[in-house]
Amino acid sequence: MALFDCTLDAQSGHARALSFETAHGTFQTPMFMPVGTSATVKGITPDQLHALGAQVVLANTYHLSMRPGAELVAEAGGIHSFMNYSGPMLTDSGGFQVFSLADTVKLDNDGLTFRSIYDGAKIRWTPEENMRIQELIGADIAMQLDQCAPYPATKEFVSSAVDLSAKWAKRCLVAHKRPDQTLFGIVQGGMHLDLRLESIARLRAIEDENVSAGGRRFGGFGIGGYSVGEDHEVMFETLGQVARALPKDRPRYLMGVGNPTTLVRAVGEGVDMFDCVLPTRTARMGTAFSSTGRMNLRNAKYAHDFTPLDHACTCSTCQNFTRAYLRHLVKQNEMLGAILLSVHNLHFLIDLMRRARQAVLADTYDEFLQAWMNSSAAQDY
RNA sequence: GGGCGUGUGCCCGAGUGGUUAAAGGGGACGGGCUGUAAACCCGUUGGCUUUGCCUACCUAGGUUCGAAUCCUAGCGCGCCCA
Repeated sequence: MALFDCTLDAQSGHARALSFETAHGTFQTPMFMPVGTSATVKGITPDQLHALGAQVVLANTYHLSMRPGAELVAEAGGIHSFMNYSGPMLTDSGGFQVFSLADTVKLDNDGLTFRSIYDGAKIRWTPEENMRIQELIGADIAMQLDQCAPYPATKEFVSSAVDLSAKWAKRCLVAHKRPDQTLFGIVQGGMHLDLRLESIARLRAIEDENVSAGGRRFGGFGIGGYSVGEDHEVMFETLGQVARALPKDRPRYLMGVGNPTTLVRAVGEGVDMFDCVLPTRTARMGTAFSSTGRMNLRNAKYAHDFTPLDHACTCSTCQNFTRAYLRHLVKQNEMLGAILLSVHNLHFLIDLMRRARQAVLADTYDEFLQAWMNSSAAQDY
């Protein structure tokens, strides 16, 4: 396989199993990607990530560009070398952070200006500058700079975000040069199907134009702007149509979604990749995913429970520690509690997607989906 | 034995006459977390027949319209003197 080749290994209903080639190995979908914003999946070593079967690990352009700085990461030999993770990596553009963190973001025709949350410094990003930074960081996949509309928002506003994101998509694609890195475009459009389809049409036109000019196409497509506060079912009113309007031959990445049931359903709608802080953040806060639903380890009912966290789980946490001990660690705010629950929660989602892939390969995805939806866990997520 | 000080809700601790069922911490209990400024945030924490009532700031008396707050005695604790 050539770099960034994507093969469709199998399809079951709308669910897909892809293999995607990167300079740091092939990843296989459906897949959950752990988030390592600041060049670390909080509390988890690279060895643990490999042991968990993590494939792609995320990092964040906004945070890394300010601390320690993209140039420093490049000086270290790139993000893989810097954090000693040898597998595929992806950087989010940081557009999401710019709009969600900064008090004031000034948009103009050329780019955006905002203040760093770290030191208040005035920062100016154009799509070209963002590409320069992501190339310096050097993940295998870069994400285009985009604007994620909040929810609720007027349709006019969402439409303007689609327009701006498309304009930036073009400039990112034209500016992006690093040969061992691919760029994903991002679909916006909120909960409006017509805007979503417009967003996709524009992305496809942009890459067609770029390819005609001798440039590259998008390596895959992010589906952004969901899971931003809307009611849980609202996303599924349009997600399937949006996913399937995207090219069949490349990955579809639903950004920022990590609820187990949502993952299983979204795969059934044709989504391939997911990332979310949910497993690691909730782990640090004392909550575990399990085959029977969410478990809040702070709850008194686990104080004398010397059984494994999840009887159905094969992760190292469940093989070696009891609920009572994990509760103790969480209650005492011991860092090991956050680590062990992070390992477990990551395993839970990574393994869930691994099993989803097996179901696709066996062409039994519908049964897999139904079994999940009928499980006690599904009621809880 | 004497002197001085002190005693508040599960714990620490603020409060020195009225709007105090009693600040603030901690603990306990529960909830939240979705392209990570989060080992974080929020709620509850005397009882009940809960738009109100009862019991409460060591104990017992007292002063006062009214006391956790003032007075007396006792008990506990701390320091100093003998």
